[in-house]
Amino acid sequence: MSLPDPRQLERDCLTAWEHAFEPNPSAREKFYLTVAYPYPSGAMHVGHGRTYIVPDVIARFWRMRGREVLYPMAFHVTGAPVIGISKRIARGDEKAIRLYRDLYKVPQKTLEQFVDPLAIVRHFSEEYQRVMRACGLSIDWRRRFTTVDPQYSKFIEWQWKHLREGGHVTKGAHPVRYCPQCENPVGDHDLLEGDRAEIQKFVLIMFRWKDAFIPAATLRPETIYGVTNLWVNPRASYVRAIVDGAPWIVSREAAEKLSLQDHTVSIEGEIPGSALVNEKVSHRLCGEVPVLPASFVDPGMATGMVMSVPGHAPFDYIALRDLQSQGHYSHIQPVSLIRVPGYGDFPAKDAIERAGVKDQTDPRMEAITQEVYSAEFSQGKLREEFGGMTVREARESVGALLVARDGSKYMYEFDTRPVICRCGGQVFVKILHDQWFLTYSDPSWKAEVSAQIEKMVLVPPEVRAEFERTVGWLKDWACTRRVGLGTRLPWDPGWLIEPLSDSTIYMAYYTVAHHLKEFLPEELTPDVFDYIFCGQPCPDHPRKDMLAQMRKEFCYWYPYDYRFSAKDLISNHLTFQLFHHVAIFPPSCLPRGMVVFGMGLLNGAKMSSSKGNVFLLEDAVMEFGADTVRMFLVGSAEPWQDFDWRNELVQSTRKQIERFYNTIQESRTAPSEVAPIDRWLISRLQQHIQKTTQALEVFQTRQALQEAFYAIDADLKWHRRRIVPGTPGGGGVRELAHVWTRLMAPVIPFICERLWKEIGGEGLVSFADWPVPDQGKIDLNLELAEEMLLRLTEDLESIRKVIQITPRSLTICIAPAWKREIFAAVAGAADKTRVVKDIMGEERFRKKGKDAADAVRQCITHVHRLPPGLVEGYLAGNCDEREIFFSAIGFLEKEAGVPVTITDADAISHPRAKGALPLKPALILE
RNA sequence: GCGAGUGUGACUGAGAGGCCAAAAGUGACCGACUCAAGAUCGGUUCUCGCAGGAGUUCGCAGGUUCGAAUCCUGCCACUCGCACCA
Repeated sequence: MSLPDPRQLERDCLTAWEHAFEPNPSAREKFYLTVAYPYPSGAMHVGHGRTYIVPDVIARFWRMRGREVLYPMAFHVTGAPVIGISKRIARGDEKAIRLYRDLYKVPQKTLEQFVDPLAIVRHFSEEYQRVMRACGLSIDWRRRFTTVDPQYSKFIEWQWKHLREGGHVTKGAHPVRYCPQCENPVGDHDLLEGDRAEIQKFVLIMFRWKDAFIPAATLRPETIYGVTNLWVNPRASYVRAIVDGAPWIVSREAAEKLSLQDHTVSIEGEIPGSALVNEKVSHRLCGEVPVLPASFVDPGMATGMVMSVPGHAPFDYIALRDLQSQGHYSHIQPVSLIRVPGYGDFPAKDAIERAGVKDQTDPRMEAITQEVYSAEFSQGKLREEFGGMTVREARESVGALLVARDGSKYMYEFDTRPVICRCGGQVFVKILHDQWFLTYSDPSWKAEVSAQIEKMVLVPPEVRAEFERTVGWLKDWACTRRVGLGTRLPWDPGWLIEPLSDSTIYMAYYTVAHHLKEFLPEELTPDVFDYIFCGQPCPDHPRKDMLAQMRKEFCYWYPYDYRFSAKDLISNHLTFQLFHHVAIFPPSCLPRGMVVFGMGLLNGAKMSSSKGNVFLLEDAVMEFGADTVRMFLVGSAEPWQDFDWRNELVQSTRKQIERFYNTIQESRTAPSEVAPIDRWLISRLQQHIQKTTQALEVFQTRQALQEAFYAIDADLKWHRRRIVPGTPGGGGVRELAHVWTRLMAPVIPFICERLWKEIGGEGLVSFADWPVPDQGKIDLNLELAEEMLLRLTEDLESIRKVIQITPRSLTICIAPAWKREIFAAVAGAADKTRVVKDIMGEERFRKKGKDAADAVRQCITHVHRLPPGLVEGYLAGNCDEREIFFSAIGFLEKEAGVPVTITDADAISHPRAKGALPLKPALILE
């Protein structure tokens, strides 16, 4: 028997389910789960499939447990990517076209429409919905929306009004990576090189030179007091430029950079670096110092001029020493400025001498600089004459002082270079103005989020640390963009709200999304949302009843119970949405839990559309069937683990479903007699029900499947083996079939829907009652008895494997009573090291002599190797070996293939009989 | 580099101090059925053993313990995140 035609089966189910999963508030308890909605810019692959199928299994499970389950879906179309895609397609970019035409299988006609970015998201959101349906996802599609729907925009405007009123939005300047050629900020993925470069904030210290300023760039403004000279690269080219009205001397590169960072710059003339050597410059805080030449000065770094603090900066120290060793500048002495434990007056000197550095070209200089820098920053203190502050404090305050009193400016620069844009041009730091920020750095906002995280269920628990760390680490988030799709900032419509910032509380929107569609956007004023989501007084509105209805529905569903998402979103989306929730909703509506997913691999390699290493979900469903895809995806790894899609494993999953189908089908014609082995099957089943339930309650889909499928399957195998032809029994599978179909329904709903009908189940299995273990059907003694028989057959097998004779008979020798006493003594002994002495101390055992001593020793290892339950059951007198073996003698003879005799070990004189132990009879094959 | 996590037999992956040579699944091999193949069913799958046993394994190296895949320390490898990007 093979599976019914999958196309027909899937069609039937999809018809039956069409409107089945459209929950409304009811008297039942609710269960609301949401998944991060997709950005439909490409086709779904099996990795996406798991992201939505795992929650569906959970949804179906809770639905069967009687909850009103809400599993909604929408599409996130905000942002710039589709704009880039459509541009690339419009301009005939071969790579983009190949991706869409060949990999995503977009028909040529549709592809032509992709010059409109909205056409892309329209096409793929249709495709997503179609494929999600085909996968059997129990989604309430009435609530579907996209993030550019006008009603949704109204909702976002309302959200942002609140954020702003709550003081969570500020405006400011913001340094970004910027490509002057593209005239655009560049993100990580736009970089050819330098993606690890970070933006550092330098302080420019304005030294006076003749009528001009020489701005020396430093990350350590507090060391101004220890400056002995400046460094200039004599081979670099410098310019005199009017910066914000004052003449500055900086490297040529620096002049260009400054113009991107809020300065007006006009270059007046060139000055070779060498012309600055030996010039005198001065500053209020360090007096007059000379400019000296140094090759390590990089004209491409900041201003191309640096100040020299030889006492504390290894580069400065060694450069000075190099000059002095040639007999120059011997009057310059380092200034001791900072005390650090483990170093003398001049940490830079100590570090260099310890390392035995020869000159400034030594490759270890970077590391030594880092060492001194960290030591001074973390443990250093300024000397008393400079105020005695810690370096950490001084850096802040001296920097601020220099800016306030001495005309210092800030300048941004990358810590590593070069940074190259995809267009090939060099990337600079530019200061963007009028940028809006979400103030995630706000300590009181952070505190609220941390408090919320503490109350939440996080799955798996290991991610808690990462959430906590993310909250601590988040800085202000630039939340507006100039280009892309999305909602305009209500009070500053030149800006669009950026995608990670307009997708934080839409879980609330779902609760009433289907009703909101009935409203004109302009009807959805902020006070309407205030009423629905925050319980503010109901505004005067022509459709007050409807508003009241929505308020009721929101209150029923919210807060959501679980949010599901892949682990890469912890450090942004998942944490952001908590920030927004605590900012907007009352405590009763704050999220309860999150489940974080692992990533997907395809044949061991990372799945990646750009590398073409993807398997499309729709192809998978067509090839293997939706049930198979589902069962594989939830069964191959737990949700938070990475999973690996391998066709051969998927193929075998399909066979397992077939076996399941056949077993259930065959159960319909099973005999109706019920033998002890049937009671055993049903007894075991109760535990599988319990374990499956427990696993699903904590999202362990793989574990659940191990119990619900493989463990039951293994029991059935034993059950089949135990049935001796010609004897009554076998009816257990009938009862099992009813339970099994329901246990499997969340995972493979299509086939279970069909089977449920065929075995006479009421209604849809999707809404059938989840099985509940019946304690009355559990018979532990029966289970112990079967365990003993199983052990006996295993022993028998291993003996047969090593002997070479063909046996004619099997004798089973049961251990005598005195061995049972020893066994009990060993099992009950608290101190395992003394048990031999204790037992042999007893007269009745001692007179058995060596036999007893051997038995004790054997029992010690034996007891340890037995499952505790079996030992306990045996000691409680719940299994009589003789009775068990006698009643199964037909089975034992079938297994052994020879006549079986059961006897007491001390009733026969065969030497092997002596080896009999409790729960391990001696077997004699001869 | 920083932060979080993971390393188990051919592979996927359970196990979290004595039930452990280590579940389950896959693959491979051997049988049964079949003219045959496939499917299905049964068995084997670290090494040695003509009696149910013994030996060596759980990233590497040490340590704690009567006893370690499991606990501790160090190292190595891999995965994810490190922001204006979904």
